[in-house]
Amino acid sequence: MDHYTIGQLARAADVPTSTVRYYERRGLLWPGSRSKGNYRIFGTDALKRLRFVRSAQAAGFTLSDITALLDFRDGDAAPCKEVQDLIAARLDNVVEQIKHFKVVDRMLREWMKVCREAERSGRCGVLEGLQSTKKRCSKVREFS
Amino acid sequence: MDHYTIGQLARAADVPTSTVRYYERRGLLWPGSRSKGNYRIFGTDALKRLRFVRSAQAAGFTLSDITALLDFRDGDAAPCKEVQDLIAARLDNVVEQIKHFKVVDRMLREWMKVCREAERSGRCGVLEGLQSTKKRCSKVREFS
DNA sequence: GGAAACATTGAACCATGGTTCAATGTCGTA
DNA sequence: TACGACATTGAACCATGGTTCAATGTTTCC
Repeated sequence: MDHYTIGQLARAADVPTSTVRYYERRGLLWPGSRSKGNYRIFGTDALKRLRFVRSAQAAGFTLSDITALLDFRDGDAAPCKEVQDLIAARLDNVVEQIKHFKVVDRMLREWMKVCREAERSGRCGVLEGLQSTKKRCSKVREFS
Repeated sequence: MDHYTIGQLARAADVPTSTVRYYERRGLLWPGSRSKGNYRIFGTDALKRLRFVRSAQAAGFTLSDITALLDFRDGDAAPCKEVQDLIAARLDNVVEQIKHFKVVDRMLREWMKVCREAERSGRCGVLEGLQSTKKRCSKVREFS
């Protein structure tokens, strides 16, 4: 199979057709041609692009970033610097997120503990617990 | 200081006043009273709630979850089960996110490597690189 | 040939978490 | 008492990443 209608493309990438059209509106993707009846005809390149978009989204790139990445590729220059900058920025963010989530993980476990302790004494210590946890877990405030 | 105008409250919690009003619209927060001139007057309880909201947001709870948490607290029952369920759900998600981000981290480093290698050979290997990386990093697809 | 499945378009709508605006009113300080 | 800073309201707007709709046209398969 080397060409696809929108539905076939969508199924091949496990994406709703509405999303494919949306991506086309955003300029991430285009059909190579149209059928006699004006149906979009996509090539395998479009499938590659679509899969790339989904992978990059999974990596946390915004559609604007992804547009930039694909535009770089489409140009004849090879702006590796720009691409690497985007990847590096994403990587920094991911590293930060991991740190953040680790703090949150500890915080939630602490909240859980406080909640369970309060439970035994008949009170519900949620808000109180959160307040007292705040000191130990204050790092969480450094992150949005 | 045991009561605040909206601006004072906002500054105390480092939040825009517009956000405080938004939270009030969402039912997360209310002024204890109004001044003669109809200004909101918040007590320290409101400051606590506001800080709780921000902490909980930092932990990834949605405003709906936070509303639920605060409503639980406001009721006279102590529905520790429900609270613990919310926290547990959040915790599961955080654990999953950490896993996900670790995969993404590896993926991005791989992309970076591919990009640098392609650079040396004069090509820009972004999309190609991403495609070939896909196999090794396919786990990333399991996460939205 | 006709029904079912699939596709077309533009426009409107959705959720989330807010921000901005305009027109008006109030407070504190000099 | 006047000025600037601060507050009020409802409504509209924003970004992100889509989904849904209605009215219509095309393909495919029996």
